[in-house]
Amino acid sequence: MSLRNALLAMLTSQPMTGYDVYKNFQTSVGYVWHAPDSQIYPELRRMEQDGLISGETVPWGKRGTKKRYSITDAGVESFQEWLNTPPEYQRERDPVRLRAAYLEWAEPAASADFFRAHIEYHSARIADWEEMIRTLRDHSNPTLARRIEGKSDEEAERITAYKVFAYEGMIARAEVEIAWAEKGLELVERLGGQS
Amino acid sequence: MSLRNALLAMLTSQPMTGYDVYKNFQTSVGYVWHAPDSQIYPELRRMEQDGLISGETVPWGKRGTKKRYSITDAGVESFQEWLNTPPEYQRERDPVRLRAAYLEWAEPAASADFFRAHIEYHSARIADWEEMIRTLRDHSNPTLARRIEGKSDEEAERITAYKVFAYEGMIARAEVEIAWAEKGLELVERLGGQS
DNA sequence: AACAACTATCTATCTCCATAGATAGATGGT
DNA sequence: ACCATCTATCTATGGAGATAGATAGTTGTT
Repeated sequence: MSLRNALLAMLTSQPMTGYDVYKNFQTSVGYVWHAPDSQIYPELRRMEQDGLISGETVPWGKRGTKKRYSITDAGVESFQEWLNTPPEYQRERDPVRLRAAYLEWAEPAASADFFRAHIEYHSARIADWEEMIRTLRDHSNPTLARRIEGKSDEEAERITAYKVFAYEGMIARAEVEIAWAEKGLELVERLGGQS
Repeated sequence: MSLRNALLAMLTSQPMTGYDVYKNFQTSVGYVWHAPDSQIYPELRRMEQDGLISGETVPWGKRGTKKRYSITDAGVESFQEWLNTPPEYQRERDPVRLRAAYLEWAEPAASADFFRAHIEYHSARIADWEEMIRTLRDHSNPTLARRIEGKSDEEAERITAYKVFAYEGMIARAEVEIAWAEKGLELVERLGGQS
């Protein structure tokens, strides 16, 4: 059900077409939640049927059309209900830790590559999120700009703060992953792999 | 494909029935990788068909039987190949961060509950993993005991070290989650929710 | 006028996983 | 002898997501 709420979250800032949403999921919001277009379009249709959003067909160029969705009151209510409901946690399922637990079966060189890839991946994510935080802080982020338009400074600050805080959480976790992987590199060097 | 490799990992310690695996997934290994029995039994059958494991029917009580699977050479090879292959990362999809980013829409009390639940959840996991590390370190963990049986002290130490290291990684990440949620509680107190 | 690149949307297939529920024998205690 | 509980395995359904590919109109560039 998170996809549905991610879509509602986006539509609280402004009406959007499925394509707009798809683009946002590839960039900005995609750094927290990703979805392919083949999941987005059908879900938007279902949400319209459920009355959470309403779509209007608007012209695009000469012959083309596109469908723009706006969140309804029922949609806002549903979104808030989700936010006010305690979260459910999935069982643990961590492929990286699973591998790490059995590195005595791996080749030391491959193990080292594995940890280096881990560091690289998370470093790249940190760079993405830091850039995101920068555009939130200076309000150059277009989605945020539309969201805080007409709001008081105090309210704008609050809206921004929660988003920055979410990304800071992602960064903090990624930093721990990097530190762990660096310890992993030392461990591999000390212990080696199969013997 | 991680389920398959989690099963292979378990079977490198000793032959097991589907039920044995299921039980382990609920406790020890389940703290890193979880799977329900309805996923385990069919997967074991498929793995047998693929020649990664071989099953033999053994008696159980007077009339009952059970099927015990042993990993084959092909299975070990496949498992090692997985370990030696660079990991693939899923796109980010973090329901907790998604919610956090939009807490300006939530009620402050619900937001605080949300962060407290987050802290509680991860504290419980840390307790599980610390207990796990304890049983690994003192070799009272039965699966580990069977795994290092007959191995040299040096090799036993290496096998243990990787497992401890994996759980330490889980703990480190959970600790960051808790620290983040505590910052979240402060933020909610300072900023509040909907206005 | 041709063509690449982008906007906009849709369908199909497949794997993974969650959830629920069914069956049947075994074991241990009252 | 009865009953609860555990061991052992299986099937069915449905949602979520990955991947691939199809269609069609638009815009900008040689």
